[in-house]
Amino acid sequence: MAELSIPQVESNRRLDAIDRKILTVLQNDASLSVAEIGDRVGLSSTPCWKRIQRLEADGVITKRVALVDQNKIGLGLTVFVSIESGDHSDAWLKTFADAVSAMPEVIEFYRMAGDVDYMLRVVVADMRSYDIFYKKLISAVPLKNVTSRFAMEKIKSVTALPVPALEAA
Amino acid sequence: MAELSIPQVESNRRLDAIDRKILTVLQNDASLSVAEIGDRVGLSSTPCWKRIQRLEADGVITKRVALVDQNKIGLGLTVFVSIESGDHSDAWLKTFADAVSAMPEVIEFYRMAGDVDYMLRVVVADMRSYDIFYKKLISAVPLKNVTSRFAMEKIKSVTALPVPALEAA
DNA sequence: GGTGAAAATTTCGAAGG
DNA sequence: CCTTCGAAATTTTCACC
Repeated sequence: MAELSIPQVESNRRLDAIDRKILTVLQNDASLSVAEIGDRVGLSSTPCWKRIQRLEADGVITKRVALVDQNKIGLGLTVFVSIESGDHSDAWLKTFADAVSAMPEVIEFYRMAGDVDYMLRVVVADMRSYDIFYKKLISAVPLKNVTSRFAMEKIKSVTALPVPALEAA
Repeated sequence: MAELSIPQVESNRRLDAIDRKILTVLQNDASLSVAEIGDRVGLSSTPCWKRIQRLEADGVITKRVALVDQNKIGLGLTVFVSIESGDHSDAWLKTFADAVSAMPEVIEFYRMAGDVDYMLRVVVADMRSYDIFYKKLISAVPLKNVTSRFAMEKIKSVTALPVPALEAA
């Protein structure tokens, strides 16, 4: 008889203290060997490897990437863009979200509560490139108000999120 | 005769089209083997490996990290914080920059041109945690005005920057 | 869950066009 | 700057606490 096949979409086991340590280590340096990570969290390599596999299968770890120096590839300008859209239909929202998401200069894109409806972080080479981007943005869909704020200096920028400590259940 | 030894601090060679392809691939998936990356960019593994080593030595690739799902570790709230500092000394700025940089909830921190002086992206568990963060922020240094804007929905968030095409020299 | 070691891959470097 | 080849290291699997 065939197995009942209720697919394990995600196990969603609660993360223990060791899992949290592994996440902290890997968020800061994913080039370490499994044995080295094991050492740092107090595990030998097989159980450490199994935990990492599970964290990936569960979608806690979403991907491994290389980070690139923005300036060294000629992308010198970061802009925060605040958008007021005014009242719009669901169809409009879908069109807007798809159009903006497809723009590679848009690194982050959030729908906001309050006076600003959307917030973007945009990375481009220079003002000239930003102007081209801006025209592309405002011509893609009608927008009530768009405010661009330009970054002068990047003081801090990380990808590692602060993994909260394990609370007693 | 001994070689002249002028240390190569960084070669700063112009990135060619293959280097750019490698960066695009690695920014999206750093778990690939060198041989696989080589295939995708049309190189066998040794030269591909050497290029990756050079990109790391030159600081173009800054690090390799694992990305973690914010919600799966209980960090449900993203807040954009705009700060007006008013006029302040260099010493004040240093104190401010150090204090804010040291806060793990602060994922990004930029000095801005225009009406807003600083812009933060902050990630916390919930409103209660944000309130604690906010009090910590405003008590760390005197600030003229602080505006918090709350994200309702993350529509797009990537770490991969759009590597510009190679321009003819 | 965890250990330890074998098997399968991958990395890294040497030799050479 | 590229290719081929091989030694060293690492990842991944497996048998067993």
